[in-house]
Amino acid sequence: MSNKNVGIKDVAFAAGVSVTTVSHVLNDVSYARISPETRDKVKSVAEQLGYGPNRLAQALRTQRTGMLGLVSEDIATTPHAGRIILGADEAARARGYNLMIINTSGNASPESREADVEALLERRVDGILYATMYHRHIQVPSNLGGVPAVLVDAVSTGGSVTAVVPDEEGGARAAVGCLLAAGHTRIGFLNNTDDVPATRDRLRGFRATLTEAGLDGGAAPVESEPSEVQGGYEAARRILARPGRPTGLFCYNDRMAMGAYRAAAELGLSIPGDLSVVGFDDQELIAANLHPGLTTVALPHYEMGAWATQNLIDAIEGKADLGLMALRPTVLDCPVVVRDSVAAPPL
Amino acid sequence: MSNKNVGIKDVAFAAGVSVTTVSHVLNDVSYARISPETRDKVKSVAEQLGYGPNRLAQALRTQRTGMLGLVSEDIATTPHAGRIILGADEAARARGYNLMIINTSGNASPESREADVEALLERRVDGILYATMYHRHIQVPSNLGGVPAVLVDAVSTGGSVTAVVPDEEGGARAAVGCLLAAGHTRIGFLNNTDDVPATRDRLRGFRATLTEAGLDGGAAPVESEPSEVQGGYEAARRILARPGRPTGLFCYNDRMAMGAYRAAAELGLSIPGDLSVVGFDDQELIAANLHPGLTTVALPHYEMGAWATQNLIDAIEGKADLGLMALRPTVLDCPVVVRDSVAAPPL
DNA sequence: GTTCTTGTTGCTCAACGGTCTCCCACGTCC
DNA sequence: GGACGTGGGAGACCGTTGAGCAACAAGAAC
Repeated sequence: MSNKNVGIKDVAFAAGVSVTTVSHVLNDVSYARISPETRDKVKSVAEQLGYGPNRLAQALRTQRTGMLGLVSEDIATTPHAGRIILGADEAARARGYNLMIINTSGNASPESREADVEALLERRVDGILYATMYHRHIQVPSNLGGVPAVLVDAVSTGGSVTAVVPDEEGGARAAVGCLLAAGHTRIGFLNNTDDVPATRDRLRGFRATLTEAGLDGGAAPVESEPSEVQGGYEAARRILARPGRPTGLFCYNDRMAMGAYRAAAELGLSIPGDLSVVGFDDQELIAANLHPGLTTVALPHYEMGAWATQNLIDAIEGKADLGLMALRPTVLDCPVVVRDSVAAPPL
Repeated sequence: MSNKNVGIKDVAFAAGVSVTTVSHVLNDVSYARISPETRDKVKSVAEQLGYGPNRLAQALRTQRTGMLGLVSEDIATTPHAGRIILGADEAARARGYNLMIINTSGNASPESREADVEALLERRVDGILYATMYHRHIQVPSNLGGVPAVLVDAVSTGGSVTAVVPDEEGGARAAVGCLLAAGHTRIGFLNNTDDVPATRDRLRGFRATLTEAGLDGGAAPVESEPSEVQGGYEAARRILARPGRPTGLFCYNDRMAMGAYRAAAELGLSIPGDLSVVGFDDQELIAANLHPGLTTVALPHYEMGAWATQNLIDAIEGKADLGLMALRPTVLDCPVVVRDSVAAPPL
């Protein structure tokens, strides 16, 4: 079935030709002039010997490994990393590349991060994907400069590395738009307390969308808590206790929305009858399994992984210029995933 | 900071010695007799040139890549794959190896699976980890035989490949034991309908533990549904409607437990006051975020990944014999993770 | 004093398994 | 009988490793 220890010279010997010829035939070298008979002979012999090229040797000679390094943070703690990996893997395979993955911790030291990149460099990967587990600004390892590189879900503080991030503000706009379209006018936002791009951008999108709809975005109720279930619960309790209680809630993420569900249940508010809720992140385990299903905004992790990989490969193959792209991070859409948590406001 | 294109011969030239000497010094070759001065010279030159070995060339020469292939199913759909990857990555790095990851679909064709393994083989990985996304019996790709291999969360139908799987029955015993210890005597099981090892083994553990506790395990109530939230809900509705309603529920997984929570809420049963619930899988997103927190049984994905990797490396390095280990799959513990969903039964 | 040993220290050279740039041999055609 | 077309081979090279050898100095034997 497979290679093993048969090399190109075994094929050459068995076919009665030189290794050069075998190489030319198997690689379809354009300038090689070889008779059809010889070609067939070589191919069939290679096939039946189960010859498979030794990519190491190829790489050594051609200075191309066909491998992409992916350093990802906290692979196991969120499903996000998995989606990035999947997007990257599929895009890579489609173009004949493979992925070498290295896991790093969100709070790893700069030295350890450099060591991670170094390991990839020693293996002579053709390019590096550097992914964080949530959208943020990072200081890239200094040795990342050696090969083409793309940041996924992160932007470099120096701004000198090509990056792809989600359109946080656009996602927030879509979420609020969803509530607006259902007829809500009293809309609140359960925000995160961390000072990260998502916090700021989603808030901006929230207010702007309301304002553009003729409401007073600046005065719209916002409650902030740590972005976990408990925080969502507490923020929801507070926001729902306000006079002129909101009928629609936009939540920073699905976990906070989960907390809001509980708060609503405790207050005897039914979703979506009395209260409409929109989340963010589309963590399937939560969003799809809550009752009713949570309408939320999806983060394009798969797409970011794929986009980064495609452009990285383009750069490697000289079809694109990462330097140019590094000027502005590329922003990818956050589409709304409609489930059952939004309805018209109560009369 | 780093290598790039500086090779061993650049170091040799700069240090005024031969490449052999550099190689010997840098690899601490035991039988090489080289003066301390020369050693220092070489090391410092290498350091300041930012020399890093070319692992490709090393691998070509030594026939050892220091890379492990990991083919995993559906990386993005469950967090499980992430934990396996993490366990494998950490174990691999601890021993100087790196991981090449290939994603495959749970329902990929045998040909495509062989192609995945083939890709790994072409890159001359030293060994292969083959992981599935849930415990099951599989037909391993026929070309897997070429290198040392270990199955993770799966056993080969032929039984000829070393494998590591969770102790399903033990986990079920622990879960039921937990309920028993809290004083429950009327305990029900919400089982899965799929015919997989987990379904059978957990049921066996459930009944056996009850019987051993002096209860009638054979007659204990069991309701089966697809292992999703909705299935859990329905099975719970049925089991809670039975005469002599159970006060403790063991659920096939956390998703079904989530459904049970809803059923309980609808019936006005409070958890854990009126009903105690134990899940399985420890999907943090669910288990930790449900209210009250779900006591559940953890699947040792991280541990399986690490175990598989350590033993694979041992085999590669000749310190272990996979053939021997293949006789019986290794079974790893499923520990109970205690949260707040179990209490004494109502009076 | 010359030739042997014996130790030191480091170098030479052939792999590893490919790719790729010349180069060659042999027709054939005017 | 030179130019050209056709089919294919030789051999250097990619960056390392490792077995074996070479060079040299110091002490021993004659």
